[in-house]
Amino acid sequence: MQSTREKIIQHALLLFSRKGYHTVSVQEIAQAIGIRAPSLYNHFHSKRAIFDAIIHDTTETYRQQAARIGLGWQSGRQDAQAFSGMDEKQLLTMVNHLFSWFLHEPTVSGLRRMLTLSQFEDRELAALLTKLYMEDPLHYQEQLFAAMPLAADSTSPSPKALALAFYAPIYFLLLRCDREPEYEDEARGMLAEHVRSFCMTYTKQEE
Amino acid sequence: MQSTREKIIQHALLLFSRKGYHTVSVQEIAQAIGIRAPSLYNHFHSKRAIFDAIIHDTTETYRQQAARIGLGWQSGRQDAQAFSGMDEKQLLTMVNHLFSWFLHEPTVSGLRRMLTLSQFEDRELAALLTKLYMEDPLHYQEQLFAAMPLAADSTSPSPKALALAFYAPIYFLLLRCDREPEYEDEARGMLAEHVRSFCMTYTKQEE
DNA sequence: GTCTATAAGAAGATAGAC
DNA sequence: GTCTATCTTCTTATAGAC
Repeated sequence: MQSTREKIIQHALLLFSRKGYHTVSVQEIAQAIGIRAPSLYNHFHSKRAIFDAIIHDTTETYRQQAARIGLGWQSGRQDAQAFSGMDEKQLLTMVNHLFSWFLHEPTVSGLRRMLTLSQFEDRELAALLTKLYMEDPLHYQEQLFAAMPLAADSTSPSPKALALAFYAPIYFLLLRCDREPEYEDEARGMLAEHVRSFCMTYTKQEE
Repeated sequence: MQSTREKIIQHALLLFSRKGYHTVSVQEIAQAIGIRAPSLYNHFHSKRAIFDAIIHDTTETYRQQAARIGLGWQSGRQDAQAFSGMDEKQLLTMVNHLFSWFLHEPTVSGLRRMLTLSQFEDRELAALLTKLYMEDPLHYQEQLFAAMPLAADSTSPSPKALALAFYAPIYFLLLRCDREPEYEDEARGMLAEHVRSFCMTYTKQEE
């Protein structure tokens, strides 16, 4: 059974991520879980405390899921061998899974959307958004490319540039789906084409 | 001399784009231009009307500037010849200009940030954000690549995939600079590396 | 076109009964 | 731990003098 505190966190995350912190009233949050507004204050001492708790809890959930999913952002080097043996189809499957997780997992998607709406008001939240959805994935992929054979020759792009070239289009399509859910089908198609052309461009010349 | 109406639009855009619509009070807007809150209602019949006027006016300004800057999003095909004669250095200069315009021009950057903060509340605004900062640039570049010689061979990526591969990293770096202005120097470096590796990858094999 | 005064409502938060 | 009643402050917006 879910505690009232957990219910508050869950519903407030959904509301904040859709309408923004200031647009959502405490009454609205209370209504969503079937209690009256003043009862919220038995669990949090202020509206802001709910927001802060969401940040704390969901960031933790994000990290745990990321680690479990195998996309432990820390282990890029160890994963490189597995990746270098991958063909295009396997890579696309992996990218599609990452995409689904980012886009549809309530916590991960809600956190990103909530941070998106607060990014210009608070430097810390801006930094968190950058870290979780830009730096960590980029750094992971940079390690991957650094350890893969194709990066060996000196005329080809650096692992950092490769990581950006690979991840930025994925993130780009994700952002668009965030605000236009019906675009997902087309985004999946472009995702496939992106992976295909990326593989063709950067793995063909292995001899 | 700037009219009061124009002053309101300008200052409200700045405030809305930094703090979000609901966080900014009409009193705050009035204060910024040196009048009292009720005086605003001589120029707009409601707070929302200010927001709507901003959207209308700045979208118009965006289009005019885009056309003047030569990045008329409509003329991709005509520009293709000019581009196919470009070397890496010229292309980078152009990309840097686009980047500066998107990032620093008050209207263009303010509009993007304001739309970013409202994108989940209003489908129309979401569509506008997608159109101005995703579809239009992508479509322009797609036309460019379609008309350039390098796209002729059938095994290489489609113009659409090329446009995404070229533009998404630029947009990615832009979004990061939006919320972390001190990142701009590093972003410029990555931008240069991106253009360099893109040119190397896709223009070398011309014979 | 700006001002002061003020209305009318909604917001976050507290007190105290149950 | 939830409720009703209430407080205080802030918000958008209007009325009417100058």
